[in-house]
Amino acid sequence: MLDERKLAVLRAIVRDYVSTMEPVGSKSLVDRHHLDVSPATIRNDMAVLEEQGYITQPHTSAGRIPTDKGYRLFVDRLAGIKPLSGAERRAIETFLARAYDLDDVVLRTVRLLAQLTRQVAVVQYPSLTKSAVRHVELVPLADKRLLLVLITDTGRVEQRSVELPETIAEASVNELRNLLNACLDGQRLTEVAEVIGQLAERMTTADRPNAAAVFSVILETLLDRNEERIVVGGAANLAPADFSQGLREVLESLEEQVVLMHLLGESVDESAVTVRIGAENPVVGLRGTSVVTTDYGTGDRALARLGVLGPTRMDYPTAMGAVVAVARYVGKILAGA
Amino acid sequence: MLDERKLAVLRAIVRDYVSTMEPVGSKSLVDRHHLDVSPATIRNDMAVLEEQGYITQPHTSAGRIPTDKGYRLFVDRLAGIKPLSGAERRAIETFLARAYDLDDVVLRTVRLLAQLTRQVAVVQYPSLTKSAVRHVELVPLADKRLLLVLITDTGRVEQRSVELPETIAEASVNELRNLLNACLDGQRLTEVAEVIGQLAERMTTADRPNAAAVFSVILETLLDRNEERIVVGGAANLAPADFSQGLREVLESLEEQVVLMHLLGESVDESAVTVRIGAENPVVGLRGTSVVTTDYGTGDRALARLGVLGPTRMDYPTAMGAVVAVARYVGKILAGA
DNA sequence: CCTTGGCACTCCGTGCTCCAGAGTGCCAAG
DNA sequence: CTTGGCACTCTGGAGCACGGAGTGCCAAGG
Repeated sequence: MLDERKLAVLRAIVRDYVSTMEPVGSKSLVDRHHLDVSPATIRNDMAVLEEQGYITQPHTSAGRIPTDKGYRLFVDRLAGIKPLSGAERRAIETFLARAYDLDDVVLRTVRLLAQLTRQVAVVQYPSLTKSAVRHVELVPLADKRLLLVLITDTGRVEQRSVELPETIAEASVNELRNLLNACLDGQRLTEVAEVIGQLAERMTTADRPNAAAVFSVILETLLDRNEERIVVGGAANLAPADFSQGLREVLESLEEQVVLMHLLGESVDESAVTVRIGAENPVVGLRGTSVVTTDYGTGDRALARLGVLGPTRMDYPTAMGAVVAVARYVGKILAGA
Repeated sequence: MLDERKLAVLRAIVRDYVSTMEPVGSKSLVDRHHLDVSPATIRNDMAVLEEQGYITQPHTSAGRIPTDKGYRLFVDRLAGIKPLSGAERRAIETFLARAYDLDDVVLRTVRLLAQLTRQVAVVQYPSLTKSAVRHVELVPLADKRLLLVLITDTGRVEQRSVELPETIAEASVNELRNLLNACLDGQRLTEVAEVIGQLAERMTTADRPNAAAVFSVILETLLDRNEERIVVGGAANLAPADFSQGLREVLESLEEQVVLMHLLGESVDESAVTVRIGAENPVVGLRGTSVVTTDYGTGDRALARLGVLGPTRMDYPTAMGAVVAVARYVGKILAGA
C-alpha cells in the first residue's frame, strides 16, 4: 500500500516539520535528505500520502504537514525510541539521587522531564492503592480529635484529622495505634478495607465508636484521594504559536486534576510507552496536543505514571526516550529509598 | 501640586484603562465620567500629569496610559480597598470550610483567589519556623534507616528519611521518640535548635551517634525548606496580550520557588496589604507585573503570606479586597483546625 | 488665572494593490 | 515509474492612501 520510499518521504516530512515548524515542500525534501530521486517524484508520493490522509496542506500550493494519522504511523513504524546520551543519563542519575524525600523526588522528576524534553512534564505520585502500609500513627490533637498519619512503603505520607464522637484516653489511643500497626503493617492498601472490617468487630465496646471514626477516615483516605496528586512542570515550554485556540485553554486543563488523570490514563498495552496524538486524546481542549506517558514503579510493581505533553508537532523519539529513561531511574530511586 | 480635579482625572484614566485596556483620551474621559468641564481642560490637566510622570502616551497623539508611578498614586491615595459582596464572602467561607487537611486548605485558597481576582494566585504554606511542634514520630524503615515525621500545630507535616551510622534497636527508637516528644512538644521551631543542642549532650554514649544523625536531620528540616513551599494557581488567567516580552518569561518565573519567595517578600509596613507595582518588583523578568500580597495567620501570629500577581494594568481595589478577605478566612480556618 | 472652542498637526491602523517566491499538479517524454 | 517543463495558485511582505482619534497651542471669554 505504501512502498518503502513513500514511508521514507513521510518520515522525512515529519522530521523536517518538527524541526523547522514550517510546511515542507518537495524541493527542500530532496535537498535535506539525500533521496536519489527528483522533486517531481516526491510530489507524486506526497499526493498519494495526502490522499490517504497522512499529510495535508495548510492551503493550496503550500508545503505539507503531517496529520495526526501521519504522526501515528511515524511513531508506530517509522521511528524508534531515541536513547539518551550517556551524559544525559548520568545527569539524570545524579540529579535524582540527590532527592531527600518523596516530594523532592517527584519535584525533581518533573523538572528533569521538562528540561530534557522542553515540553510540559506531568508526574503522578505513587498510587496509594498500589502501595503497602508501613506505619500508622495517631496523634492526639484535642480531646475529641486525632491526627491520622499513614506512611506507605513508597515513602508517601497521608495525613487526615479525625473527629471523634467521644473523648478518648491516652491509653486508648496507644492501644488503637498498636492494634492498627499490628494488623495493617505490610498490607497492600487494597486489602486494608477487608482487614479493617474484621477489626471493627473485635473491638471492646467502650472504644468502639471512636475506633469506628478512625477506621472510616482510613477508608476514606484510601478511596478519596487515591491517585489524585499530580504535579505539572515546564508550562513555560508551551509556545503560544503552537496552539491555535490560544494556550489559555491548555493552561486551564493543566490545572485540573481530573483532566490530568485522564491524560495519564492507563497504559494501553504492555509496550513501554504510550503515545496519544492530537484527537486521540481523551480530553477535549487538549486536542492539538500529544501526550507521551509510561508507568514507573519499583521493580515488578507499577506504582504510577509520568509523561510529557506538547504540541502534536513534537519530537516523539526523543520524548519517548526521555520518558522511559526517567521512569526507569525514578523507579530505581524509589526502590532504594 | 496636583489639585482635586487632576487627581480625579488620574483616577478616571486608571479606571478606564484597566477596564478597556486601551489608551484613554480626553474626549471619552469627559463622556464616561461626568466631569463638568470640557475636553480641552482635561487635556491641560493631562499635560501636567504627563509632565510629572503619572501618565504617558504610547505614541504621539494617542490616548494616555498610567505609568507605574501613576498606579502607585492611585493605589495610595485615590482608591480604597473594595470590599467583597456578601455573596462572595459566603462563598469563600463555605468553600474553605470544606477543606479536610492543610494541603486541601492551601489548594482551595489558591483556586479561590485565582477565581475571585481572575489573576494568578500565590499561596505560601504556613511557615515552619513560626509554627510549634506538636508531635515527632520515628518509624524504623530498615536496620540503619528511620523515617522522621514532624507535625506542627498548623497541621503541617514534614517527613525526612534519616540514614543512621549504626544499627538501631527497636527500644532505642522508642526511647528517642519519647525523649524528643517530651522535650520538643509545644516548642516554637525557632527554639528547637537550642533544645536539641542541650539534648545531644545528655545522651548515653551508646546511642549518641544515631541520635546525632536524627538531630541533624531535624535541624536540616527546619533550616532548609523553611518557607519553601509555595503554590501557584490560575496561570491560565495570564493574557498573552498583557506581556510584551511574551509570557514565557513570566511562566518560567512562576515555577521557581526562589522567585516566588521574593515575590511574596515581607510585608512592607503594618498596613493590611502590600502592593508592588511593575518595576518596584524585586524580580527581574517580572517587571510588567504587579503583586498584591498580605499576611495571614491564626489570630496574633502571622504564619505566611498569600497574594495575587497580574499585569500592572490590574484592578487593584478588587484584588486588594479579595486578598485581604481570603487571608482573613484562611486564618480563621487554620485557627479552628 | 483658569476655562473653552477652534484649528492644524501627528500618528496609528486599515484596506488596497502589487509582486516575488515557494510550491503544486499535470503532462508528455525518457 | 521517473523526470523535466510549465502554467497555476496562494501566501506574505512592501508600498501607499486615507479616515479617525487624539493631541498641542492659541486666542477669546468668564
